[in-house]
Amino acid sequence: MPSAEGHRPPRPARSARSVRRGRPTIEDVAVLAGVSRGTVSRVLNGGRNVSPGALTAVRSAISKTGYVANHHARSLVTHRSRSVAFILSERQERLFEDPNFATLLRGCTQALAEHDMPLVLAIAGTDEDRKRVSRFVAAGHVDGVLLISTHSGDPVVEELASYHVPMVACGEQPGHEVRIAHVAADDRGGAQQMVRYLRSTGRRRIGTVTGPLDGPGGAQRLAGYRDVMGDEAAPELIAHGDYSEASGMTATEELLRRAPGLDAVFVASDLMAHGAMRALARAGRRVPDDVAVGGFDDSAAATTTEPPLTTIRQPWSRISHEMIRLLLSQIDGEPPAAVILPTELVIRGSA
Amino acid sequence: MPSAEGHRPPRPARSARSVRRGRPTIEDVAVLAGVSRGTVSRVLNGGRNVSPGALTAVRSAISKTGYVANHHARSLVTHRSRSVAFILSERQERLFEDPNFATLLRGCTQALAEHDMPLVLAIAGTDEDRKRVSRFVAAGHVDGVLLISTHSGDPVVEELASYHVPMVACGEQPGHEVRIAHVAADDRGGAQQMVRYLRSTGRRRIGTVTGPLDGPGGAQRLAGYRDVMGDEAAPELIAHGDYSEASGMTATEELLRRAPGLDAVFVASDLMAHGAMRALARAGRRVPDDVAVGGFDDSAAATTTEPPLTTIRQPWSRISHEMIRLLLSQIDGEPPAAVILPTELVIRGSA
DNA sequence: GCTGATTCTGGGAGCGGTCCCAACAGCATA
DNA sequence: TATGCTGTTGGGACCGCTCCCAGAATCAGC
Repeated sequence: MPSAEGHRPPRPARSARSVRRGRPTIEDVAVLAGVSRGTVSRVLNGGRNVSPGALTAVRSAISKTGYVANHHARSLVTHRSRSVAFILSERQERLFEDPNFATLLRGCTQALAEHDMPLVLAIAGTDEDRKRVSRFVAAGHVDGVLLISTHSGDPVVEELASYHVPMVACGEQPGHEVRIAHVAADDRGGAQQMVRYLRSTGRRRIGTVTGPLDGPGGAQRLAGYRDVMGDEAAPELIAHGDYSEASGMTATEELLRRAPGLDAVFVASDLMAHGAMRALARAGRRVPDDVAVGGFDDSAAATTTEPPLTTIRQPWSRISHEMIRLLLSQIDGEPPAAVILPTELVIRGSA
Repeated sequence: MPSAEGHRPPRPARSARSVRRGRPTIEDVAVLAGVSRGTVSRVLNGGRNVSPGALTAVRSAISKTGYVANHHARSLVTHRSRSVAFILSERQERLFEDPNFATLLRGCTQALAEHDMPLVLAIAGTDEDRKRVSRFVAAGHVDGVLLISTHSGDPVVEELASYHVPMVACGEQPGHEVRIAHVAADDRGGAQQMVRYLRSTGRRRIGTVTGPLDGPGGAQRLAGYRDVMGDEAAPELIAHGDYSEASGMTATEELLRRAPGLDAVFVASDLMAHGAMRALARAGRRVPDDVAVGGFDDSAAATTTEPPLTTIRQPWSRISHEMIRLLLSQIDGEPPAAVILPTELVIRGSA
């Protein structure tokens, strides 16, 4: 081991740093304004306890030098990155094509931008991705996490929760030990809305095509259907899909086979409703005359069907804003919370 | 001014830092492994010139402590953030709904993930957004910028270019002083492909619905149409749209009015082609019997038309990978470059 | 044995900020 | 005049890394 006794050259004063090319630092601003780093820092952080003279001197020095604070230096000491990760725990590439997802992503980006915080997009599809994302969050890259996970029992949820990083999920996260803050549309209430509407138009043999029941949406929408149908929710009226158009078609064909007297279908997503209408057309049933069709999502697909789709609109824009609000409040030390937002019935031609 | 002569309490040795709670630092790992910070740092950065003994000691200390390097501390000294911004210069919210955009975003995220770099999403729609994004890039938050700008003369382009931050655009950026690295699909070649195919099936009165001509795609696709049509590209065969479904419909109606003998239309986007087919149906023309329709994009919309759309597929996945490749090479000091990728004709039922 | 060259290692100096404390001016109060 | 308080200021210490340099250890060749 080398001797601890070292020669100690006099440490040069901080202001004597050699003139560097490159971005101006807080020191450059301080020198130009004729004040100390501390004063510049005070101006940068709200300008409390700074004399008017110093304030204007610093401000003009900042604009003269084009100074922008170095984000990493600041984060190093504040332990805050002022950015948030949008984590997509989804193996299926399909999600990216989902217009609801697009709205959510856009809404979150914009809501964060209002707080001058950027959004970092991360995909945790494969196991390797998951490790990457874990490391990423662990490295202190972000102050909080927005979690978009559509299937239950997702390992990434537990993993991130173990870091105790502020986190808000989109939709309930069933099957997780940890209670996780979340924002969700009222899937169950929305389904009730739709089925109640179908009944109000005189339909009685109302079938349903569900989404995957291991996801929060799928189970809740089926529950809403059952709430309204009560005893009339016979097993032959319930068929399962996976949110894809093709599955909507095959499920509807199955429904028609099992319950030929069907006069309405509540389909748990617009994309599947697309498939359902195709199946109905193929079976020679007219929409809405013979069979009424109700969708869910109010996606772009809802207006391109013939007739256009009566559906349930989820408040995606509000959802994203609520997610951000919840996340920021958690970052500020508030406890996690859950928010459920109401849906809206959009009546078009199919029912 | 306070006296420069201050009492100087002895600076405590670095390793004598009080025991903190919180994430382990490189120092903690060093102490546990019985080596110095320098050695740990060497292990972290490739392990050159480290003895096997030290290497294993450090590695086990890392896994024992669960150490993850603090990203901000590292960036502060390396002047590298190891992340990239995906900047969306778009006022229209429509872009987010565009499946091509989704593919691009996903592709970029994944390609970056392979290099262990996160993608930061930023929207520069309004002027205020633009300032925000500028400040963001200026603060050294990212090493490079992926620019998605669909309209020419975008001020954000010049602004970012002035920072000399590595940048790669998606699509050519016409009307800019600065030569900007970019990756684009061969719009012109793709349009030629389609029109040539329409001619090969015997069509002669081929009209076109263009996109906005101030964007790179719109102009190039029209040019490709003209290349093949030559003198036959009469003015009455050319109508303009804005990539929306509605505009495709009205432009096609206009075309039918001006040139009733039309036997094919090359529509510069699938969404507009959707509208075109609706207009044709309304006018009583059968597709493809009376009028063939060729689209562009091979979007999800292309398979939901009846008949499904013959279209041009853009290599979005390759585009995103090329953008990342180009950007990373620029970050490593290579000069900017441009890449044009070939398109592919996808024959379905509409032509 | 003595040289050099080649690993390997420790630790000081800094990256560019924020935080904090002591110092000081200015003023009211005792 | 002595004392306290408040608003303002400078600058040292530090955040957790990487970089660099000097020095120790090892090894080859003479």
